Amino acid sequence: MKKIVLIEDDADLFSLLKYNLEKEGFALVGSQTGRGAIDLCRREKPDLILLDIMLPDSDGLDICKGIRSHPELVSIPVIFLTARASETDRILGLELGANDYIVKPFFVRELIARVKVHFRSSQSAVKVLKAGDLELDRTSCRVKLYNSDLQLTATEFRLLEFLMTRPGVVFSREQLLDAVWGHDRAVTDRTVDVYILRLRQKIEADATAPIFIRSVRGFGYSFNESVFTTLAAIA
Amino acid sequence: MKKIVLIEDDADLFSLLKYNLEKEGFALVGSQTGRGAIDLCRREKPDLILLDIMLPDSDGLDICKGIRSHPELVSIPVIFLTARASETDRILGLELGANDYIVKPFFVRELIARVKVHFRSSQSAVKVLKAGDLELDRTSCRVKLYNSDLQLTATEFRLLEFLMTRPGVVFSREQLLDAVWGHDRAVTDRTVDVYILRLRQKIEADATAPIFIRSVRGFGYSFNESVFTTLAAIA
DNA sequence: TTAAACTGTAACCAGATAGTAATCCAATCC
DNA sequence: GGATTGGATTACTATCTGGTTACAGTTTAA
Repeated sequence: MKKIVLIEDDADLFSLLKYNLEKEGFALVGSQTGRGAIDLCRREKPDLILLDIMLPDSDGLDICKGIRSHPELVSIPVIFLTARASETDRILGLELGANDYIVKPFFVRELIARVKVHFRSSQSAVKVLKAGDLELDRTSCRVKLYNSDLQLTATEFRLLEFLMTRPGVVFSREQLLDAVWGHDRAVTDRTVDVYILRLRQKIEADATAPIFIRSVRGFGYSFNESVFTTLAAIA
Repeated sequence: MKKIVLIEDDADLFSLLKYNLEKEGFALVGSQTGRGAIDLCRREKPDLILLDIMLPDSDGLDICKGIRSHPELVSIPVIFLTARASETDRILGLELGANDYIVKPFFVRELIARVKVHFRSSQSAVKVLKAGDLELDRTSCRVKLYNSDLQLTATEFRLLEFLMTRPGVVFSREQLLDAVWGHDRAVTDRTVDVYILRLRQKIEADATAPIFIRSVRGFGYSFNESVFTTLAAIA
């Protein structure tokens, strides 16, 4: 679920937006003051920030600058909400690092549509693969189990990544060698077995009763797709 | 140089935009009819598409739908230009796959600002990057650690800057060479290692146990995004 | 003009990783 | 039950990778 931080001092508008965004399935965390807004963002790590420019205690533009000076917040889209409609204001806002600028009064549905646009473009490529407590992040090349980092080697990582992106599909050793080791490989198919073992030793709680990687006798291996459905059903 | 396709039937507006966008350094290819717009895009492979909704011979919304159904065009940002200002129109436009929606009459400078937002990699507006006690100022090209200036060379600075603006993302040596040294480089990938070492010697308290720059064996290097959470937790 | 700083390369080393082969064990088939 | 097949596991070594140092060619600054 996508998390949004909303900084808006007007109580009516705040609750109106909160209600509507939550109805759309977003998790909303908000503040009606500008003070502490940056700390709030750092704590919450939202997927998007809605920011009023004119706040009683601080300037939204400064908050935006602050957000953009924190590397961990730098790539979070910021949408300005404001009554200031002058050309210079808009341009300044956009140049200061905002991704969008919506002038009050606006239609709630338009705001929601714009919010969705930002999620659409950013998540077009799946970056984190999750299967229950197992999490594989393709951009940072990290694998987590129960929120603790696992140390996988490059080959282990690529093998797991390949299998996780195609859950339920059974691959022969031959196919896995082609996919993970490359076509110009010069490797025995038994190598796959060894890597599956090493992976299991790292990701499976009980390597003798594997949950994630399934052996299909006579065919090969597959990532167990029921891990996804089981855990999705619980959630 | 970024290439923009402009589809706009009004001749005056067309040349006004063409003039201003080219002045900003964009390459502009355009058509004053909607017919053939998709073929034009497929041929030109632009980085952004500016699309008037109301065209004499076809509907901009249909063109947008067409663009979104071509896999090679699907990720190109589309900005609608239009006089239609009703709520439904805007929302429809955004839901059909547009990334932005500008209502006529608009200020040319705002349009340019919005165009630039799409090209900005979300962090180019940032002036100062902070990661705990490490601070990188892009305007003055200075790096501070514990408030004292570090003397980085130009290449070291660019490398650190590149990594810091993309925390957590792992880059191969190849990618770093492209980004920091440029495409027309003639440099060994091991050069990257040496620069990482030199950076570490300057920014890391203990170069044998680096906090900021993470080596990802078999993949490359990344700026450690967990520096932020660690340091936030301590604070 | 000279010295200092910067850049890129080559080479070395230690430790991690990859792949193989041999052995062990469980399932399957007769 | 016994043989056979295929997967699991172990142990071992050659190779690779990344960290590091030293050095030479360039550029910059004094």
